[in-house]
Amino acid sequence: MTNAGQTGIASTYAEIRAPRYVQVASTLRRRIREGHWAVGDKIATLEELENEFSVARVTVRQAIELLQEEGLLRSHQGKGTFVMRTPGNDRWLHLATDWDSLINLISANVPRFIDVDTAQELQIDPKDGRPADAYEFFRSVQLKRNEPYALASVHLAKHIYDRDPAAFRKRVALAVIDEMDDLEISRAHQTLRIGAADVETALQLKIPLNAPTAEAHCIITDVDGVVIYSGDIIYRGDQVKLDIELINRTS
Amino acid sequence: MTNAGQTGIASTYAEIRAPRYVQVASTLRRRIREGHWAVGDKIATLEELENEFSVARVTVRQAIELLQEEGLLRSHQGKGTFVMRTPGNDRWLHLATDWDSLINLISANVPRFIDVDTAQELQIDPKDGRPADAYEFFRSVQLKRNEPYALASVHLAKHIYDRDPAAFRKRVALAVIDEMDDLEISRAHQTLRIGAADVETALQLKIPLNAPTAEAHCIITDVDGVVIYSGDIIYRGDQVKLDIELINRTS
DNA sequence: CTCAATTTGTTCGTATGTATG
DNA sequence: ACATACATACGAACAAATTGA
Repeated sequence: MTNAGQTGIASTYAEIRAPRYVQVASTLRRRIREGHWAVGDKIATLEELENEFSVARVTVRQAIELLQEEGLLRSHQGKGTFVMRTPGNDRWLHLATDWDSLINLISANVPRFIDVDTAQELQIDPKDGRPADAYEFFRSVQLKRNEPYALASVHLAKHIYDRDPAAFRKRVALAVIDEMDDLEISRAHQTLRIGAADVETALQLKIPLNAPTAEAHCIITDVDGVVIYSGDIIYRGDQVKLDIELINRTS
Repeated sequence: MTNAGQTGIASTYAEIRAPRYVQVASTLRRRIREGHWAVGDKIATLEELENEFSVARVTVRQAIELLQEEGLLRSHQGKGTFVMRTPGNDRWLHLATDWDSLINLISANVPRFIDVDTAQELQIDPKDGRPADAYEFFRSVQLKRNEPYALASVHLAKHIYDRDPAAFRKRVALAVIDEMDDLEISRAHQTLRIGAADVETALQLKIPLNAPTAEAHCIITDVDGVVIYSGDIIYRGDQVKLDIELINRTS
């Protein structure tokens, strides 16, 4: 309940390039998610919100209308505006920090492949390995409960792809690779960054433009130091959770 | 690359609440980042972009102006528009995935403590441990090169705090804990989620409202299963990077 | 029951931003 | 550069519903 912010939305508008009512809605949505206002609670009045964000009454109303359309809020004349439900997210996708759980996580996924006219260029950091002669490029949307949760752009070494093209066109590449028992992997490395959804990502994942995302970059090299797989996977930021054991002496 | 022919940006406007020139800019930014156009390349002409995105010439120009302000593009009358640099950030803060590197990362930090009027409530998931009798609550901004990069909200068990109040009021709590040789830690666990900066976070970290953030929740329990430390640390999303070794048979 | 305070709902005029052709 | 249209945003005033003294 500490609205200490004097500056409000107004001063940030230049940087964010999104309508103010969208920004206000975004902040209110967060407060609901974090339990600042619980379900059933009456949220701050229009006047309070006007002052806090330094916007006009109509702008606050537009933001609240947006959240009413999402079913998060409900306004009643003379009474106030109340929280109907949280922007539900108790269903986290636990990102993997080791190979087996990564495979376990994705092997059941059925990707929906997207047609691409021009392959994305592959840039390989020399410290990650040497490039293979040729690559196949795929792009796919990963679904869970019929909802998109990640957008994958994958470069797969052609000599690996040629071993079972049908499988690679139907299933998640990593799962197919994992099942190739004679294929020796020397290193599989993943880096995770945080980004914001661009237009295509936003559309494919059905999230707002500039919504936070987790961008995983996964590189797999064989015993000769050749990069056989390079994947950029963009996850919805609102569904991703990472568990890290720093110390565990309980077991 | 994208849905080149038919729809363009126009039909997506209703779905994505952002000005079209921002959307076009977002798509162009992505192409530069992904190497569709390399540094030094001439990008598509205004006419080509008009047609591809089905927007007016002026709208494409606005998008390009935005990217010129970011220093990604430069237009030359009669020649075309060229890529100056790629969007990425090269100053990453590598988040830790084990205790020693976590301590190593933060022990040199000098936190700037923030006065708080009301202590944040501490809720402990039973599976994480039992609560201590009492806690001290701190909030601080972590600085690097004199720039804020994280906002920490920490609950520290009072009986630990009382062992060296002066240290805990001056240094990073985890570093002080690490140096207490007689203190037995049974488990230190961290979960990482992705969020967006609310007004207070944005102000403290000097980032735009709703800019992406990494939210780390760190729990430390002693040998009796009592939670002695619970910290919520919000990092700037644009500076955080996580390295995960899935498989490494090279060493 | 009435009155006043509170709170959302509505409207007007104006200004600026966005987008087209 | 111009004419046009629509979206966004402001401030202010007023209307309508609700609540409690």
